[in-house]
Amino acid sequence: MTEEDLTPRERRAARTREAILDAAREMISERGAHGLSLREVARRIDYSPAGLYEYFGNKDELVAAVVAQGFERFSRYLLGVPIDLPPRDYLLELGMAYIRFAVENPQHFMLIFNTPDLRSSKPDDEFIAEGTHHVLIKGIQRCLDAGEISNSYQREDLVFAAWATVHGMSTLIVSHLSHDDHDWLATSRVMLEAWCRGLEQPP
Amino acid sequence: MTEEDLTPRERRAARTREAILDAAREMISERGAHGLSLREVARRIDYSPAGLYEYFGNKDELVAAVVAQGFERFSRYLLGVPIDLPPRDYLLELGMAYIRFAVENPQHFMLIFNTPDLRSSKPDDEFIAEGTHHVLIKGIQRCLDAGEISNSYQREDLVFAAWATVHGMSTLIVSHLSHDDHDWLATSRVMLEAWCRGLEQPP
DNA sequence: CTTGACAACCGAACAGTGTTCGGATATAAT
DNA sequence: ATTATATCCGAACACTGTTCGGTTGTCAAG
Repeated sequence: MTEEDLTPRERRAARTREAILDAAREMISERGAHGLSLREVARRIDYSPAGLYEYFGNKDELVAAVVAQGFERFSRYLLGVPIDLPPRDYLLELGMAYIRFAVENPQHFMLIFNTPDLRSSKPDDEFIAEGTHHVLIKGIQRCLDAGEISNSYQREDLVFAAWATVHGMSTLIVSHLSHDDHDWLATSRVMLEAWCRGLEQPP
Repeated sequence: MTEEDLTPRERRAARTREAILDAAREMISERGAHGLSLREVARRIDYSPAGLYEYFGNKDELVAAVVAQGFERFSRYLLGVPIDLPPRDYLLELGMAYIRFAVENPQHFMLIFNTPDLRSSKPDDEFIAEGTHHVLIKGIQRCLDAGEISNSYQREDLVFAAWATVHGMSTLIVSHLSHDDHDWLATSRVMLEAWCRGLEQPP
């Protein structure tokens, strides 16, 4: 697919495209998603505002592209969890990776999950999203198979609750408790362990 | 405090102030927080753009005011939970009220919790925020006192986890699963019950 | 009732934004 | 060397938030 037989033209285009994305990402990191300005991006990379429109149809497409980049980074956190861990440890580390991404990339995290038009509709992004979702489903399923979570719960409900819990912890930490010097990562781990343990026995 | 002995002048001012807030809230509901335009607000209530600045110092103060209104509405959901319920039921219904607010006021919910500068710094808002926070703390404490949650957990950790869970469920439902016809409120209730039950026994 | 103080409001302007379009320039293929 | 096309820009358009000076209207004191 992604062969390296690119013409010099295409290589240049890819590079300036990356430069635009870099400038946009940096600008979002320092001024928030709201403070992104196409004209300022153009200024930083010595382009004219109109020039950017060769690479991105409009502003929304640009932020969608950096959202996609951030989401890919996010998926690498999740996919980096060793698959050979015991089921419950795997699920726990999956959640911790989720939260760790948020803590280590707060701007990216907020951008990804607070951008209202997440319907990127690009099949590529949809694929990555499905991938991360599937990782979670498989983590739950493994716990169910191993009997470490009671099978009296519906798998979809468990996925929902697990996702909600780690997402909520992440959101709270980065956007409400960021001025707190408490080690919320440790607290998250403790409470996630409790969550898993509590689901071991049937209702 | 809020005596009704207002001069006609003040009464008019309060009314137009409310008109501005109404128009802004409606506009946010239909075009999102990003699509709020002071000029459009002025247009809708037959004012000049400059006229609004008699009532709000700038755009941020206006959205802060509608955020404050939304947060007050939110706190009414939480404070409306009957205090005479058994400890665990009370905590559960508190969480359900949280989620119900999100489901029934998705725009308000997203606006409140996605607006980055939530540091409203107005003592009044801070008071309401403290109020809702305190309701949760008391709900947890009651469960601890009644032995329905093992006291081997730290109260602050429990507050964090409970808050995170219901907040995450709310966020997921309104901004990622809204196009789903599944009854996520029922699922939330089931999984919150499981969460409470799981914390009954010590680790 | 008149006068003065002040609140309420507006018109016009300024600086900034996203976006479009016609034209200029560079690059590559013929 | 000549096309064709990919890049890029200047200028304009329609917006936006915000400020400022001036014009009203309102209310209380003389």
